[in-house]
Amino acid sequence: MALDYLSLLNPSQAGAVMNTEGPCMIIAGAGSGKTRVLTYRIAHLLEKGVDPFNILALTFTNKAAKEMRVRIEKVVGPDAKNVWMGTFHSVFARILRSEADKIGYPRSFTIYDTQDSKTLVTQIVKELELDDKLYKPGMVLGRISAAKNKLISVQQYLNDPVIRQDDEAALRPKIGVIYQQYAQRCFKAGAMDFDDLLYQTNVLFKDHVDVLNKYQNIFKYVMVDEYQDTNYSQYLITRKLAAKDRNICVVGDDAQSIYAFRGADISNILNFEKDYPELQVFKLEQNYRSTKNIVRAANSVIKNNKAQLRKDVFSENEEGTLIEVIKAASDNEEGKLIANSIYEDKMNHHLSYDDFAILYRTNAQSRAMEEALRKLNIKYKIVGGLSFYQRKEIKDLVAYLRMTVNPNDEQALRRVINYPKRGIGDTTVSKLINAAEEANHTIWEVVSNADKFLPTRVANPVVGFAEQIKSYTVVAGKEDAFEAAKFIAKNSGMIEELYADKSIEGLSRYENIQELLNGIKEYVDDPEREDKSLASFLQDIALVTDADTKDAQQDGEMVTLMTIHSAKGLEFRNVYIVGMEENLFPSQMMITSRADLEEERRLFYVAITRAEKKLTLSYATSRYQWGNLRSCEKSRFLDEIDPQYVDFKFSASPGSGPGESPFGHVLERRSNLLPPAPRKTVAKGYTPPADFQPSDTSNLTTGQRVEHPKFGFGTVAKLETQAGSTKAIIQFEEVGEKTLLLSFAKLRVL
DNA sequence: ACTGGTTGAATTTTT
DNA sequence: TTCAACCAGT
Repeated sequence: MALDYLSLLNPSQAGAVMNTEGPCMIIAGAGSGKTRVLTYRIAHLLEKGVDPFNILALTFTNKAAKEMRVRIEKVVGPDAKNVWMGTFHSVFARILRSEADKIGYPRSFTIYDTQDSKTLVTQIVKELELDDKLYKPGMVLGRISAAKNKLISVQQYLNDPVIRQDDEAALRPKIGVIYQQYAQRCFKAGAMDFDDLLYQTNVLFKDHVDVLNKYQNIFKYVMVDEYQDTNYSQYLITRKLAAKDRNICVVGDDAQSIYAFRGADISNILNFEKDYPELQVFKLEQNYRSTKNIVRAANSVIKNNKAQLRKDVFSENEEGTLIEVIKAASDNEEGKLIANSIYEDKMNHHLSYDDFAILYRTNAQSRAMEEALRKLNIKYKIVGGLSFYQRKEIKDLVAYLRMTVNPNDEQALRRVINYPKRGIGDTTVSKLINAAEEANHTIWEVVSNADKFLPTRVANPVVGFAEQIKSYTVVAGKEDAFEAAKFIAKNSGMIEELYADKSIEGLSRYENIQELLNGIKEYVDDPEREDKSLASFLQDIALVTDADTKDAQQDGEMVTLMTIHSAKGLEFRNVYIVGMEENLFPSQMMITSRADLEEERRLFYVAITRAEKKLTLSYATSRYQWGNLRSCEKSRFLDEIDPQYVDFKFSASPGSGPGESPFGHVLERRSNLLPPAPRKTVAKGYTPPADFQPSDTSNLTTGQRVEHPKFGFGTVAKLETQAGSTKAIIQFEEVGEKTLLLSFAKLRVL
């Protein structure tokens, strides 16, 4: 089959497709047919006779990988199955699984999810007797993760004076020690976290040149999608793999870089040319997805960013309708208005619910939308969010499975050692851990020989538990994943325990276990599956977070709900971006530095450019947060869109508070229960003096008395500087303790 | 060792 | 609102 690329592609697209040899960079604006180019490029390689096994295509999400595989299959047929295609994490997990022993890990290594990692950090902080207020697991883990993504080893971390200074300035000098403990404990448990999958791959390639050579010879053609989102660790892996044949092709758009928080480094794209001077560059600037209005509006937004490559994205599509802005009085009303709008649009334009997507900044916002959609009987699906595998009962059973495959898995052990109850309490577990620590054994070695470490009475149940796990390992060695899991679920007593619970939640927990078993059955029954072992199954699910496993079974048209991050790479006819409010989007955490704000703006750009025909933005003037009503301001991003592309029809009275909106009645249900919100943050008896003038607070010190226009008088209790911004914790007379960012708080020093 | 109740803290975003 | 950590009582 000879494809006529020139009739299928525009000149720059065709160029990117035909130039398969040597390094190549494709700068692809939003909606410019990037996936199309990648698909045809792979098709072209196959057509030229390249073995599919010699092609590696890396993406960021499972969804993107799957999508590309389907599209290539349409063009070239079943050969597509043999192309190495997947996320960075899944591809290198697969490679590590066959090479792990070379770097001292078992081939059956466990993959720790974020929760496992957090728990482990919490435990280490406790064991080192550090202040858990100071060493919050998320924060510590962020630091460790950043280090790993820059390939900074424990030793380097401990020895680097700059890092030491940073940590000391942040009053967290022990992070290096935690990192050390953390790495050691993971290693002893035969576990890798998400960052390790890349970090250890780098270690493998660095220390074992023969292994690197092997993969260099396998991957003769390397392609990387969303290159702007790669971190240093990923960059180095691709560079090493491509070092031999130099057939590397990266696709990216600096305007869509939204993962800096995860260590992504734009300079990978900007410096690409330095690594490959013979580089060919193709720019895809025509947007085929969206109307002129949408593309121009998006351009007007991204223009506000300083750091960006020059690029001129344009559309030859119809003008299209204006962007609609909806103002609501509350998050619930916002949901209601959006649901109504979707219903009407569907009816008026004969659309399918599949044409609609609701995008939000944080997962927490989905609830209001879900409620509203349910009330109108509109079917919807949520992408991402808490996945099936994060439910308690699922994690419990999975923990048993993990231990079966890798008994050293400490986090799995702690999860199930006393579930279902078998009389092993916290004290006993602590003793076991200490014993392991002292004798330099793994936890499992201590647990399986508990009688040597503990008095018989407490040791008995522990030994029983160990025997149980050993018998599971035997079963798993003989049976496939499904038979093994079924046996374990029954034998462990989990099934019994859950079946006994007749409450509604208990029932659904029981059903979830059944569903997991069904899932394993399906996995095992897949005729193309070669490895049907429990270990292989576990590896697979550790990297699946998307609800995309469920896509197939869900039938009928439905509206899609997801975060903007997960929407990247997707497109919908009609898109709703909800929660356009200050402190929500842009997020509160992102408004203190220019770089963060620019990332947030790129995120907005990504959101806008998901829409093909119609874009609707909405915001609420008040929103429930942690159970009480907070008032909100509309997002600065709304004002950054060139007004000629916007229709503000629902937004007539700017600045009106909750209650004044024409939709105020919607609030009634709640506000009857809650007296018209005496705003908690406002001090009772305090009105700021008319002549209030904030003073310069750069020299503020602890103990000083200050005045705040809202909170009144108070005393500075503590000052904290981190990442360049200073927080002051101030004890106010009227409203108690508040934490304020000095760069924003209006304070008068007395 | 387990239970139940209370308190306090937390929400970015993903592999 | 929700969830985990802590505490006192059994």
